[in-house]
Amino acid sequence: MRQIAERAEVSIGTVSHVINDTAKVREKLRQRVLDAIRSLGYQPSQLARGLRRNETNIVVMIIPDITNPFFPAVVRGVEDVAYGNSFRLILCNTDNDPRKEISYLNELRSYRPAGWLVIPAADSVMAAQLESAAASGAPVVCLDRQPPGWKGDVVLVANEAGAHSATRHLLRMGHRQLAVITGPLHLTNAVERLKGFKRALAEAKVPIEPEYIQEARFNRQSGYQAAARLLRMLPRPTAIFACNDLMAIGVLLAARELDLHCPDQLSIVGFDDLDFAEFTAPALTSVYQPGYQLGTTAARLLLKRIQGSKQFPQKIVLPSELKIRHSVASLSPAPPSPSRLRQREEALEIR
Amino acid sequence: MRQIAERAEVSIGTVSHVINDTAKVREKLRQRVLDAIRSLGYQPSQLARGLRRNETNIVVMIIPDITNPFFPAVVRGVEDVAYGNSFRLILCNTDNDPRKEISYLNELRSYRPAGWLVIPAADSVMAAQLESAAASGAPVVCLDRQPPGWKGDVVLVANEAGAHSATRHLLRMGHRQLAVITGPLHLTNAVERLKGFKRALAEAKVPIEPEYIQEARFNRQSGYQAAARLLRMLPRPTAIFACNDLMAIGVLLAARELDLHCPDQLSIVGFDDLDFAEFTAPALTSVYQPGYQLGTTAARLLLKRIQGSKQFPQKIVLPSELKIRHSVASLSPAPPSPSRLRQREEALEIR
DNA sequence: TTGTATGCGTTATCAG
DNA sequence: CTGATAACGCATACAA
Repeated sequence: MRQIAERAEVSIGTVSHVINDTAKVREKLRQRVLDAIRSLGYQPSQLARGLRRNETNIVVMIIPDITNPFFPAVVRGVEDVAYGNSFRLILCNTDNDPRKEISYLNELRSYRPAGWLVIPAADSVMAAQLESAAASGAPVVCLDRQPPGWKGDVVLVANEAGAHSATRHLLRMGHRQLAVITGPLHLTNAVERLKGFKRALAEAKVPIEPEYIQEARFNRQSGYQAAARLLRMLPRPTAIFACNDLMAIGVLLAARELDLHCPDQLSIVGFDDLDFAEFTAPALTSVYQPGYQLGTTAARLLLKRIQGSKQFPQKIVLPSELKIRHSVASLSPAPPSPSRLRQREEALEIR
Repeated sequence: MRQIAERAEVSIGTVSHVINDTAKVREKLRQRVLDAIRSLGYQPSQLARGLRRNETNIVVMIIPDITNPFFPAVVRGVEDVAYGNSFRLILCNTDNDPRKEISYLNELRSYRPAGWLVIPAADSVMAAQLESAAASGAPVVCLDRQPPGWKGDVVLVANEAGAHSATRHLLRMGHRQLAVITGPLHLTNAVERLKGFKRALAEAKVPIEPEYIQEARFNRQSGYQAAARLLRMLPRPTAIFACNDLMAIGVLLAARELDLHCPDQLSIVGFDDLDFAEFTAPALTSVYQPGYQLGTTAARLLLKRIQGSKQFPQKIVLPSELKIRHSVASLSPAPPSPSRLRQREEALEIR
């Protein structure tokens, strides 16, 4: 700054003023300063600026598992609106580890981020942690999961409704031995999906076998293990609702290993509708979640908060939607394997 | 810091000394300071520290497309080693847009990151930009692609060899009408893969049809379009080598729409071996790239540089490996559709 | 409208 | 070993 002040023959304060538009500066001086900035390729130090202003243009985003394609979609949405508003994203992967999450929350606070976007890894302790992060001044909005006790902004997907419609679909297709592989039940979205499943069953007056409810960890591996357990039970469930697509893939794998053909011998519904759901064998029936929109809406909400909105805490719920493909068979008659032609047409229509 | 200095009844300088271990401090005082730190829940301001030291514990990572599952795997590797060494990752998604990349490079410099990890989006201009980033003192290591002219550290995968073995596989299966869908040819990895393809053809003395070489953009959409072009040609290629899995999925889709059965009427090989390759219909034969290792090795190399290693610039090449599944058929006799049993066994063995 | 001076929270130098 | 004190680069209150 001193250099450009000298070059433009003004004071260092004036330079700051033209940069931040914080005082009226005579056009002539302004131009001289701007020219100097350009010719020296000057970039303001975000560190010094942040130190002085007590706030940076960083938005911290905390996600549980970057390896689950659902989250990158969300990140993409966030990044698009953040970048467009000249915020930079620092991305933290917690590996579903609450300790890592807390550590990020504490350490990154000292970078004075403008705001926080967090997909909580777990835990009811979380709410308190988030409170304290928020206490430092920067707004926090939660995505995808609502930690119990959290009273701030949150953007969710219609988990209960999505699970409900998935389960109803299974029931409509004649299934009565329904199993479910849930996510970790300390996560609200996992709980909500289970609720939707149970409600559909209750409405249809189909009894729920407690062993048919298996908890897993939202990844393929644990989904596989849960499915292996389920498929050993007698009577064997005729359909499994996996509460996310990664676990559904695990189910697919377990079924293959037991030589159970999907959908003829085992129907599967997933949740997320990841890009690849359309291309698995058989194409996976799954509940679509608008990941990208989840990201953009959360980011936009955060931006408003950063700009000082004192609106009452929001709870935004985005719709989910069942995408019917070929991993569910009708149970009653001999299941007619769909002709290749029909497969193709439906695949097209779904895109 | 002043607060804890008062509480521990030492000077502020001493506090700094115990925090940074930058001078021998009498054990008694040290304990008092440490206690004060704990009881006040003090976190040093990374901004002030960065400003003073002229360097932060941030590592900036620039990737082209977070939506392509290959990159999250790399990020995961980077994050693991960075976090373990108490560096924080700021992740930038360039959307394959060189301008966005340059903008990130310039702006983020003012955060004084400890180092840069970049998967270049494009462009020969890049090398110069990276130079200038490096000129600011922080080391840069390139991943996955080597921008022409870049003389610094780089960690790659054996692209040429991988493509070569994929193509040889196709030739061995009797294919002679081989088409390839390349990535953007301003990217070294795309060029290398094309080279491998051409070399295999040359070695087998199979002529190359220029129209059979289609350039796309490493995503599903463009892969689909390229495939649609190829499949309209006469004679129609009997096999397509898609230079990444997303494009291979696009090919699968295009084939479906034309009612071409894969692998009987069209063989496909991909590159990346993304998680889902095993679950597509048919399971995709693809060249495995060790994404996670790419990330960890690059991060480790960067850490060494940050710690001051003046070693000669490294070029590390990680091996790739062809994973044979079911998207390639033998051309010569009537292609026997593999029995379900065999499918299962191979799938198992591949895991 | 412009310039001066102070302090943001640290680290580092240097004198005691 | 410990404590003052001067930067680091910037924003801002206030004086001019």
